[in-house]
Amino acid sequence: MEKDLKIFEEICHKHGLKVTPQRMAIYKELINSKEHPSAVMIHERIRKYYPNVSLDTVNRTLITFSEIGLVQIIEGRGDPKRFDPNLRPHHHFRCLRCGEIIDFYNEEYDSLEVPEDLKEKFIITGKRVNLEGICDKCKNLN
Amino acid sequence: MEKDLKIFEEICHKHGLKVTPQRMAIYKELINSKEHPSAVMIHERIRKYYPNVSLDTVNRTLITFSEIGLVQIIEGRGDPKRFDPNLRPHHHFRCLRCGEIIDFYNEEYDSLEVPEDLKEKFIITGKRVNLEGICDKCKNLN
DNA sequence: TACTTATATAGTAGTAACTCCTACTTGTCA
DNA sequence: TGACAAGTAGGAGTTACTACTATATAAGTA
Repeated sequence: MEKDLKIFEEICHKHGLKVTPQRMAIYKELINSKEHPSAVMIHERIRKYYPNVSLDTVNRTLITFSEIGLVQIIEGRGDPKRFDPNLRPHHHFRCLRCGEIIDFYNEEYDSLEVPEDLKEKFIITGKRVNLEGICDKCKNLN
Repeated sequence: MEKDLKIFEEICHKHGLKVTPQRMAIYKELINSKEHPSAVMIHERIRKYYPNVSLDTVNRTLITFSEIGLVQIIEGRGDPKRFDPNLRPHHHFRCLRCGEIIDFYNEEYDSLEVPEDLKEKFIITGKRVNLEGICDKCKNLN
């Protein structure tokens, strides 16, 4: 945890960002959350410690973090943005019924090659396999 | 085109949906659009022919269409929902700068196997590879 | 072809999730 | 330590739905 915060400070400095208490708090909440929180979720948790952090700050900060690679914005379907602090390469399964997004790991997927023609035409910075369907909990509901 | 509309009517009947002029118009706009329109885009185009179709109807209709498999909702990032009338198996590249979503085809990606453990635990209904980065237009801008 | 009824629709109001703006505050570097 | 660029709070504004209700209509039935 201490080490994480050291790394966080380094990354901020590297990108010319100031290390503020708000950013620290948001980052801590991110690495402590096992799911994929939205800005509102982070905001609610932080308010317990810093009662007057605004939602706007949380939103801006999360987007800033995504720009410097500290988190990723998950591909959703027009719902609120969800942020993913898991930086290990991984893939997503999304439940169409409850909306939950579940991380999974798969080496075959990780090692997928980007087609040559796309590599030449675009700059590719991210690659992920998305599966969708019904999760185990929802499957057993009816 | 005539044929498409016949098929459309059949699918509606099969799912117990009424064939209304609004639905017809929305479907026609969908199959005529090469990009991935949002509800607002469809609404604007339709208003030229049916000036008093409400946006709510367009939204509901598009979601209904996605439920019966006529279109797919694209995984986005909290922006407006985008609909994909392309039913051939394909994958997406998303430009992080301009937000455009570009279809591409790749047989290796199509034939990816779903890992056994996931297959057992969940019901998998969809599979897609998402790439992201900077598109050719944005790359040449600065 | 007229009737019936479950669906679908338009229009209005309401809500969620940002996003912008302005005045104030605070890290950072010289 | 002081100047200034960068960051923040709070409120107002915007976008994209989403819910509600009265009216209209597709499609089966007599």
